[in-house]
Amino acid sequence: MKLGNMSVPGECARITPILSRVGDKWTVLIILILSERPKRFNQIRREVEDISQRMLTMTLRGLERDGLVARKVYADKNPPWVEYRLTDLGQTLVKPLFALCEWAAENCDTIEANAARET
Amino acid sequence: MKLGNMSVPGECARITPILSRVGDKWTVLIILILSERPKRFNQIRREVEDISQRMLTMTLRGLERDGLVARKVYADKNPPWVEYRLTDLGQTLVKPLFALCEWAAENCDTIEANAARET
DNA sequence: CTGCATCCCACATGATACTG
DNA sequence: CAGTATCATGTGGGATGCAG
Repeated sequence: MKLGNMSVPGECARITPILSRVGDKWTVLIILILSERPKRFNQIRREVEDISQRMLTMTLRGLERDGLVARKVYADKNPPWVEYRLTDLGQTLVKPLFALCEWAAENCDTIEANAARET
Repeated sequence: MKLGNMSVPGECARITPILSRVGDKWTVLIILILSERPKRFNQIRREVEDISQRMLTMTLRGLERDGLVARKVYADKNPPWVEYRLTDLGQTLVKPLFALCEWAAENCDTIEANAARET
C-alpha cells in the first residue's frame, strides 16, 4: 500500500515513531494546549492537571528536540520565566491532530459502549 | 480549551485512551492495511512483517472490542479461515488517521534532522 | 491456519526529594 | 518558578510452546 510516496510498512518504519509520539500519554494534550498561545511551564502543568513534573519536562524536551516546540527563557524576570510555544512545524501538526481528536470526541461514546458490551 | 463539546483536560480524559490506541505500535498500521480490503490473519501478519503473532492477536482483539474491526470465521473451509474487516465505525477513522500519517510522511525528514542536530 | 498461555525483561511512567 | 535525580513499579511486547 502507498501513503504519499511512502510504502507500508517499508519506509513507514520512519513514520511509526512519529505516530507513537502523537499517541503517548501527554504529547497531544500539550500540543493542543500550546496551540492556543505560548504558555509557561507551570501554566501548562496546571492545565494538564495530573501530569507529573517529570513527565511534563520530558514531553516538552522531546517536542523541542523534534522542532515542534520552542523554549524561551526570560532569565531577567522575577520570578524566572520560561515560555513554550509551537514552532511553525508544530503549528502544521495542529490541524490533522485536531481532526483526529474530534473523531475521538465524536465516537468515544460508541467505543466505550462497544468495549463495555463484552463480558 | 474546547474541542467540539469536550473540554481539555476535563472530558478529554475519555479521548486520551482512544488516542493512545492510535499511537500504539501496531494499530495504525493494521487499520491502514485493512482499509484496502478485508484480509486474513496471516495475510495481515505478512504485510506488517515484523509483528509477533501475539501482538497481532492482541491488537486485533482490541480493535474488535472497540467495534473498529469485525472478525468473521469460515470454519467450513479447509484450511480454516478467519477474515478481518473494518466496521463502518472503523472506516470513519481512516480519513483523519490517513491525514495524520501524511503529515508524518511529509515531515519525517525535518523531524529526524531536528532530532539529530542535538548533541 | 489461527490462535492462547506462559515466562520474562526492558522501558515508560509515577512518587518523592532536592536544586538554582 | 523551573527544573534534576533517584527509586519503585506496571505494563508492553518478544520468545516459545501447545492446541483446535
